[in-house]
Amino acid sequence: MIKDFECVQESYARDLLREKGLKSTTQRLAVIHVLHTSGKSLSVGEIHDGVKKLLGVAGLATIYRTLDIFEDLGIVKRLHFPDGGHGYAFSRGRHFHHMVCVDCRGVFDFPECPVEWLDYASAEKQGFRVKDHFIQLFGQCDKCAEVA
Amino acid sequence: MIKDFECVQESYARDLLREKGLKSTTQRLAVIHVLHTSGKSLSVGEIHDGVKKLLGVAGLATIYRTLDIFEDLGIVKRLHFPDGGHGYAFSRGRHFHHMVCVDCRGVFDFPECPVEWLDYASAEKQGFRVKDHFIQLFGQCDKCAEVA
DNA sequence: ACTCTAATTGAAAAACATTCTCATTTGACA
DNA sequence: TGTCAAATGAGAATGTTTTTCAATTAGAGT
Repeated sequence: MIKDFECVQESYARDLLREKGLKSTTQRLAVIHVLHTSGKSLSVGEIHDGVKKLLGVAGLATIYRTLDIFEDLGIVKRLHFPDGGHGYAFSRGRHFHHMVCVDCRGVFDFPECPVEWLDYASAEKQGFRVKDHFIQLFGQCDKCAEVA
Repeated sequence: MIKDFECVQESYARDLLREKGLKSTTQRLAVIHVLHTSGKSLSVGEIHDGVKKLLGVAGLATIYRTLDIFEDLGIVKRLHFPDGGHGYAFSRGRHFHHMVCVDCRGVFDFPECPVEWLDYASAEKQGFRVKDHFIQLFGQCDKCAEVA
């Protein structure tokens, strides 16, 4: 590999990739770098632009392939917005939920998981076995609240 | 309007449309009919096929336009699947959460809202004001569990 | 029922998003 | 350093959603 973005997140990504027998390529580390330093949710196009700025060139297909891999690894989360769009954000691990600012698309960790507190009585009454869940909170971060 | 699918859901949709000054067209009622009778989450293509079967012809653009309207009205929900795909399902009202069977994409109501029980201390500590949320549970329904 | 009008529609084009193919390059390991 | 499978970039192909616009239709008022 040519470049090293030398921060904790990148070496974390490197470890996860190695565990799965995947290569730590410049492009993959650049995607992590872009996502992590932005602190917010980015569209595929924005990630592509960020990686191009970092590396000069980058194929869009590689960005898609990389995001898929990192989503499987749990290091990147796909978030959905009320307007129907979606984006990707760096995530500290598989079981983290996120709050998204609807104005700036900033992403914040939400450490509690209300679903874990839940008993699934009403689910089981319908014969349903819950195996996973997806939660996302929407709102406004303090910076965007000030401006408004 | 030409056709009437004469069931509770369609007259509910009719009322909501009238409230907003929108017309109760054959196509719109057909979308509700298809979604409601299927009892599961359908892709845009499946809804399009269902409406065509009912009406003979139907423009795809109309399906998209109709789903947007009903999503705004809260009568239809867009659901996201772990594989990255998405679909639409009939929803009894704005604040209902859903369980989705990952095998058959069947949709079941989940009446409790764990997020409502939550105090937002950890959100507020980060200066974040929660305004809305999205929850979806994944699992297996009893029919799919039997087969497997 | 009949007319009027703005809202809605279908069809095709346009715009946008994602995946695939394949020749070339690169990271990891010896 | 050399080797080789894995990964990449470029562009084609495919898939999805939105836009445009002339024709049609629902609904309100006769």
